[in-house]
Amino acid sequence: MAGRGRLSRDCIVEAAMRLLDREGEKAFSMRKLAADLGVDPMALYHYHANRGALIKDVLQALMETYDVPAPGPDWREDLRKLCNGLRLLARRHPGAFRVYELYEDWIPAEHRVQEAFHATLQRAGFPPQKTVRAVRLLLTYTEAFAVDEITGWLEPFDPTDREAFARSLSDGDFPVMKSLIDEIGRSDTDADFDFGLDVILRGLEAEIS
Amino acid sequence: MAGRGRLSRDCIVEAAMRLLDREGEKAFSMRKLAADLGVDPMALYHYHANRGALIKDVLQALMETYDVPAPGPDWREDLRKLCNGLRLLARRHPGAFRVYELYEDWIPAEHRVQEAFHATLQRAGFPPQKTVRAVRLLLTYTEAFAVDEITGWLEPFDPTDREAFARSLSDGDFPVMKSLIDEIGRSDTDADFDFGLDVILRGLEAEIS
DNA sequence: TTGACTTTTTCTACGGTGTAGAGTAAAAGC
DNA sequence: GCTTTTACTCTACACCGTAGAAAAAGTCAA
Repeated sequence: MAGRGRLSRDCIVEAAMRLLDREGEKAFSMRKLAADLGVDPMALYHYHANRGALIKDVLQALMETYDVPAPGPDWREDLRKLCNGLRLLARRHPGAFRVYELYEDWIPAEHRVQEAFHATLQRAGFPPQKTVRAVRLLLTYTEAFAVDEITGWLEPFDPTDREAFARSLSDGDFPVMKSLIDEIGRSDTDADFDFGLDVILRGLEAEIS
Repeated sequence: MAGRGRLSRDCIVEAAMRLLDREGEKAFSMRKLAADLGVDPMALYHYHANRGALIKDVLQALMETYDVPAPGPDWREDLRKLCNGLRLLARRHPGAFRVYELYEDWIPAEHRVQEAFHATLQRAGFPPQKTVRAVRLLLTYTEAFAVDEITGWLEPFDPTDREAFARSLSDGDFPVMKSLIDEIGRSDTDADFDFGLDVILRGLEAEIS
């Protein structure tokens, strides 16, 4: 466990992903990662120039685990698979996925995902501009939904939450939400996501028919 | 400029919002805020228990500046106004809006916005569950799009970016994106947003017809 | 005016962060 | 063996949020 040669780019990246997923992005730090690896913090800097470079490698590794589904006969079904693949990724690596969403630069491996989206829409017969716009729409929705999911935003209310929410509604004048409170508190994330995706797909169909 | 009584909850919140918008969330700190106000960092803690409480007040102030548009005869038009109001908010306070998106708790003032969305859909004739789901869809899309907008993700490529992007596409095998590169680089955020919103609205119409 | 009390602001200090730069130990090359 | 390169550690710095004590400034009663 001690001495030379126990570190490597890969094992650091893997440990970082685990730490990120286990404790969340806010709790991640170079020092904790080093502690997990039983190593001095500065040892990490032999493999990555700085925290940002390490994070980038983690995100690259994350996106490489996305496996692009094979295209089928129905482009709508293809898109559903592509989108749900992203949600799956988010659930498997919630910490890393959140960081991915905050990251303000290209991750090379994400091109794979985007290529699949663009190709699917192109095959479906969308013209160039609509292809690009539809991809943006689908990715925006799917990724934002996935973040809400892993953040716990979409968890059903437990009784305590429900009461707190009801109280905060009572402070103002929100009759509609008040009447919908049970519906707002309930939540079936798969069905909720599918609702939104179906709406979008139905709307998209009209663009090429 | 010195002495007692120069601070107040409001002036701290305003200064915090300015600092956030000017320098971005990453550069925000209690110490910089105190420096802006010409005051010892700890003075701020007389008005807010901690950084989190201050941020919450900033977000509350932010959401209070959203003015709910009056409902008109067409629910689709109402929704367009509601959504574009959020984009406007984001552009006016990019720093604060980003923090709002990251914030993992209810901001009382955001109920106002959500009430308006729910009410509009209810008026349009959506049943309870579809109302709630449609609101989630619209807010998810709009807020995520707004974040992309203020983050600069949607900026058109300048020549340097374009070349870097083209090069990163060449490293892998992305024929479709390569053929769409100009379309991807171009960007008219208003039109892009409207495309997505129209798709969603068209899809939603089918839910009540 | 003085003394007591309250409110507001400051000072000092602690444990956390990322990381620069020098130092050390182990492996590799000859 | 010795030298050079590589892998890792140590120390230190500037920044962060903030606890707790001190100090200053304002208020009010006597």
